[in-house]
Amino acid sequence: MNIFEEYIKKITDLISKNKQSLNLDNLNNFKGVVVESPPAEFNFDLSCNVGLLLGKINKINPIELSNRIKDLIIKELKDFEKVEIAGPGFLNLKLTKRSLILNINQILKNKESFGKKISNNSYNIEFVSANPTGPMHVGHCRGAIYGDVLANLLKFNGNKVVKEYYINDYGNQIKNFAKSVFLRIREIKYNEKFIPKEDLYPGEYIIDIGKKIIESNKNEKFDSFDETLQLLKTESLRHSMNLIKSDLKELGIEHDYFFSETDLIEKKLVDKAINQLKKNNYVQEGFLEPPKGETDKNWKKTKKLIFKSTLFGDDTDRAMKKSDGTWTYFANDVGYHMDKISRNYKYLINVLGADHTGYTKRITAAVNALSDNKVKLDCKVCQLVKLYKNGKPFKMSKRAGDFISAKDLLKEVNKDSIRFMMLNRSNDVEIDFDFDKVLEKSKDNPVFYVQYSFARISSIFRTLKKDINEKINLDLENFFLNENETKLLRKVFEWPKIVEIASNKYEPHKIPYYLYELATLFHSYWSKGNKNENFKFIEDGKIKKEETLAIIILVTVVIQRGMEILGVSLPDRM
RNA sequence: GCGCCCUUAGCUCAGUUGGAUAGAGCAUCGGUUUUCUAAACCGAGGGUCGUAGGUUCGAAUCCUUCAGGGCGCGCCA
Repeated sequence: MNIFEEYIKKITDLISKNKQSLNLDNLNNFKGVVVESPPAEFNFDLSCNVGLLLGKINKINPIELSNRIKDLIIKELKDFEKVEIAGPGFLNLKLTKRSLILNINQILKNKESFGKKISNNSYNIEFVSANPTGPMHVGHCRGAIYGDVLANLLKFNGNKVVKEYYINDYGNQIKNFAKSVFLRIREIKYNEKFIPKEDLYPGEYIIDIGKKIIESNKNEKFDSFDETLQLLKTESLRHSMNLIKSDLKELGIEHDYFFSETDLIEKKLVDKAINQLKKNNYVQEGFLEPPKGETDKNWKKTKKLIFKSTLFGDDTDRAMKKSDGTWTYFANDVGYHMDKISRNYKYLINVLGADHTGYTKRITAAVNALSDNKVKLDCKVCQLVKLYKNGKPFKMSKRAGDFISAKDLLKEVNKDSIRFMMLNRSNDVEIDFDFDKVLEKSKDNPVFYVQYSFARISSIFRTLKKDINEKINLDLENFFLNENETKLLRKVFEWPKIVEIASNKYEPHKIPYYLYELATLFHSYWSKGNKNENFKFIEDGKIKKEETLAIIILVTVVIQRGMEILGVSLPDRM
């Protein structure tokens, strides 16, 4: 149920039927024609640009054409009590009481599904995929929450969504991780001091992991690193994945599927993918140009196995095998994406951190090559979370072990505020995350503002001893909305469109912005009652007019749906 | 050198996929509470939408130039 779509259809159908009398040769399938909310100062419910667009392609003065359409609408459609031309040729439309009531009742009848745009596709969203060498830090939270809310949004619209996590449990970094744990174990057991070195992980959590491994392997002496490597790897991985999963859980996030890189190698999925690419000669022996960044004196031009990703829009071809014969990280990822493709998703989404920007083209190229351009992969890059502490920028680095973990953050700030804050910005821009400010539990936090509007509404229901499912009977004769109620209703009408755009463009940040605006309108209405008794909703324990209750219920419906999507709670008292 | 992202009010950012007089929050200044919850509301000031061109009825939005900031540019992961 989307009021804008409803009236686009009515208006364009009408124009199609009267194409000749309107003197229109070309309707161009009404491309670009929209119905939307006009700016508030015009005081209309809807506005339509059809006259502007059709005037242009039919060489008719847009105002003249709009006037003809206006006459037609007045004559044929009974939905509007007022139609006007404004500005360069917009049609502004005001709904009759009857249409307003119809639309309100429509939403009240379908509270749970209001705003859904059913699309029934299958999506795979890969997000977080933090290296399993330690707990999550603040920077990971952003992509985690973005991915989770995007999944909620797509599910809300009826799509099947799998939330996936790729565990990079293969390769050198895991070996270094295991080595760090080994050295910490030696430190604990034999008092050999741990000396931080470049490739080692210095973080304190390594000690905890070491202790746990000692505990569960009492007979092991840990004399030789090589001999205990396998044990250390699996145990350390298990512990650090548990750390990550518990962090995610505290943020309200649960993945559906964990995919292990080691599994990938063992099941030879990479070979399979590469062989398929070889069939089309997308993968061949060849030479690469020297890297363009800092000049590397050790670089030599050698023959190697390369993927011709430039055929699919990448900037340069990519190596698939290292000189020791093992696959590159990228080759593994190609294998992984082959597996995703074989699981029959229509859309793949990878949520990445800003430091992986340069990676998006090659993996998108690989998916196109593997699926013959049938599967669409979108890489969404979340820009940096810039951390400030004591006014100074805080550099986050796992290697340095000097990072603020998600757990540290969660200790101080509740998950609702973190989720709302991380989403209250487009993923394309950096977030300044002032740690001290967040610790202050600042009143300025927009999440409180939205929650508070709901708490106020809840208090109305309490006073009235009613709830959101109260049966509403709107009487056509006496139907009247005051200015505030009209504004709120028009805002409510926009909700389906916000959901649609947010999910089509993968821009969940539109939801918190919208909810904030809706809350503003409600707070404004509420406060009028403080100045003027006439604007109070309730008199002698009863609602003054049924319309007010209807509007309040609509606002509640939207706030609830919105906060469900965001994964933020809605206390009914604050 | 190349790629991606950003540049809008003093600060932090929105801007409905080309529309109407460019909007919020914070900060500043001034007001509102015998209350259905003041964690709120109302008002004021504040703009050459980085620059220079182009596309058209119409540009913050699309194309090109240049400038500034961020991230990245391996047989690492």
